[in-house]
Formats: sequence, structure tokens, C-alpha cells
Amino acid sequence: MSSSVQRKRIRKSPAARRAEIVDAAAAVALTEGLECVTLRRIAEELDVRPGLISHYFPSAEDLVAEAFGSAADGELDTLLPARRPEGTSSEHLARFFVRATGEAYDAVSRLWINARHLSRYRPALRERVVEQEAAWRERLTDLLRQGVERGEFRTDDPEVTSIQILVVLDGLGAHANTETGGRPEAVTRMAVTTAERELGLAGGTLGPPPVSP
Amino acid sequence: MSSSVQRKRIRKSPAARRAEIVDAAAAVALTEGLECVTLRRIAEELDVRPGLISHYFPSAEDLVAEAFGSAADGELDTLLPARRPEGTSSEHLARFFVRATGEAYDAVSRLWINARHLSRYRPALRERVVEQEAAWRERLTDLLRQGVERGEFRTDDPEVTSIQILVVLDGLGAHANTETGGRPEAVTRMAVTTAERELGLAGGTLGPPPVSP
DNA sequence: TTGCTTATTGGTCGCACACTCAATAGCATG
DNA sequence: CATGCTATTGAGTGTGCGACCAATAAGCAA
Repeated sequence: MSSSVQRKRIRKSPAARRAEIVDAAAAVALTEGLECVTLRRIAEELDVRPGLISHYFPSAEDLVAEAFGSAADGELDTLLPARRPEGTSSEHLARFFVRATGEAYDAVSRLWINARHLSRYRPALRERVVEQEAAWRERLTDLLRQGVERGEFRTDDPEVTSIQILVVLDGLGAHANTETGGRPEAVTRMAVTTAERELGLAGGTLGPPPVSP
Repeated sequence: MSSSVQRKRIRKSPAARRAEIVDAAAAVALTEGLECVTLRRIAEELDVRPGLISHYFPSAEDLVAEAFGSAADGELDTLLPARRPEGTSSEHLARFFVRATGEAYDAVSRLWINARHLSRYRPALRERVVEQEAAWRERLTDLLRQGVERGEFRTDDPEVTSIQILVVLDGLGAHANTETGGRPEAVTRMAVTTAERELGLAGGTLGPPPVSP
């Protein structure tokens, strides 16, 4: 009756199986946390035996690192698509802030906190975190640079500005696990405010204007 | 020979023993991380049997929460002393930034990341984190309010300003476990810059001035 | 000094984890 | 249809964790 009682083996190509494992691990990492990415948990997810996961990832730590990398990659792509066929830089940046401030982003904030903490003990994960930090920074820097070229933004150093924006976002996301009540609007708006200030934009260009009486 | 081979029991008052346990747990939390606060680890630290720790903390989670609370309390007191007999508010705030930006603060940043993440799974710890967030916010708000009263600072809402400063500090501290190279000065200075801007102070009032040619 | 309260021990249990490896069976290939 | 390669299983190892509890002895009070 239940499909969980599966006896028959399903044999897949190494590439396909590996991808399947990484996908499942990334999903678990994003929803339940990186410490739930265990051989048993992922095996259960795919309805295979734990030994199989070990076969593809002889060290469990590598799977955890891969899970984070994959999840972060995916999030970055929806947050700041590499290809931006149409729209102004301001529009792209505004969309970025909408996504990165919405409640749906909490899961991503949690993942980053998770990874940043766990990387204290796991070198393989730490490497991935450093990689992803660079990737996110570069992707945002690219967008800012494009805006500068188009004359939309004005900043001496797009990279410094993008780091500043990301620092504020990290600070806002830090509370994703504890946040209870609402925050003052001046706090919620900090990321947008920072961007507008550092890019020489008028208030309200990148998001809802501060306080409408 | 070795003092670790201790047979003789040392019987202490419950209050003293409990305090001793919490102190040891706080120290381990600060240096090795909250996941190292285990019955066995703390027992070893005090050269007693694990069962004794269980006796004082029937649930290990409560010990972890207590360890974080104690460590955070201690750090807050050296960072923002409640009693400020002498000196201007600017001086106190400047000292705060020196401490909260120095390399010695990395351990504290790590502890906060640790606690914020772990509180995802442990309700008792989460409560403590929320408590400490409030305590830190209030302590900083008090300092800002005092500065406003004395005419040193100018801000509409000291609490909002203090949250903004703390958000930036959280953002800067987020990388305590991965930081490799140096950061641009404009990033390092973000906390001070934010404070100066939001408090209507001239650049350089609260820390080393930006870029000396 | 004796006795009593209770802080402390030592041992045990069950659980979840990563890791190992010989045996097995799916499936593409001929 | 038979065969060989190898993806997959099943079973077992060792570790560290929290929790539990009866037995023990430290040190205070009588």
C-alpha cells in the first residue's frame, strides 16, 4: 500500500543519483537546517539506504557543504539573476530589496546564520561560505556597476557599496530565528536607505518612501 | 601525581556549586561554542561526574541557555557598563565602538551567531537570546538618551537609533567565523559612521576620522 | 563523637550519528 | 538471452550524547 515499503532497487546513473542527493540535501538544509543534513535523513528522503549516501559522499561534511552551496546558489539566482534582459538597474535593485526584505526571505537568512555558525567547526563548509559570500558580493557589485555606467547610480566604489548593503542585510537577517514583534519602519528600511544614500539616489527610489503622513 | 586522579569528593553548597557550573559553562560557551556545553564537558572542566551536572540541570538545554545568558551578561557589562560615573556620553560611546570593533570582540560575535542559530531548535535558549537582545538594546538606548539629555547627541528616537547601530554591528559580526582578508575601511567604520550620522555628530567624533590624506 | 541529611558518585540505558564492507541485484551491453 | 560491471543494500562498528537511579560518603548539627 504505502510507497515507503519499497523493496525493489532503482539503479540510476551516478550523475543523476548524485544530483538527486544534492537537491534533497539542499532542500533539507533550507527548510530544516544544515544539522539535519545527515546520511540517514537524506537517505530517508530519497527512500534509499544510508550506505548509498556514504558511497557518493564518503565524508558527510562534504555533503553538508554541497547542500549549502547548492541552496545558496539557487537563492542567489532568484534574488539577483545574472541575466537581466530588460529593466533599469534601479528596478532590478528595487526588486532585490523587495525579495530580501520579505518574510519569505527568512528561510534564507536562517540558512546563512546556520552556515556561518557551523563553518566554525567544519572547514569544508567554511570554504563554501567564503565562496558564496564572494559570489553574492560580486553579483550585487555587477548590478551596481551597471547602474553607474548607465548613469543611474553614483558611487566611488561599487564594491564597497555592495558590501555595505550586504552588511546591513546580514544585520537585519540575524534575528530571523528570534524575531517576535514588529520592527520600527526606520529599521526595516535600513537596507534600502543605505543603498539610496550610498548611490546618491533620492529617498523612495528603491522602495516605499519613508513615512507617508 | 596528576591532579586529575581525584578520588576524594568535595561537597559544596548547592548555590556555590551551581554558580561554579554556570561559570564553567559560560567560559566553554564563549571559547568553544554552545554545542560544547555538554554534561560530560562541563563535568570534566570541574573534575566531577556528569551525573552531578544533571542533578543541578535536569535538562541540559537549561544549562546551555544559562551559559549563554551568563556569558552575554558579562560581555555587556564590560562593553556598556551600567554605571558611568565620569566622562561624556560621546566618550562612553566611542569606547563602546573601540571594544565592539576590535579583534577581541570576535569571540563575542561568534557567541551571538552561535546562540541565534541554536535558538532555532532550543526554545529555552531562544528565550534567553530575546532577553539579551532587549538588555543590550536598552543599555545602549540609555547611553544615547543620556547623551541627548546632555545636549551631546541629537536624535528623534534614541531606541530606533540604538537598534540601527546594533543591526550594523550584527552585520559586521556575522563574518566572525569566515573573515579572511581585511575589509575596506569604509566598511569597518560602518558602525561608527551610522552612529555619527544618526546622532547628528561630525565625522570623527566617535572614532578615527575617515581617510586622512 | 555520633547520626543524618543530601551532595556526589558510578554505572546503565537508549538513541542518533558517521563510517566500513562484503554480498546482492539492476541493467546495459554483447 | 546471457554476462559482466557496478550501483545498491544490509549488517555491523564505534563514538558521544542526555537521561536515570541506587549506592555512597562529606560535613554539619546534635
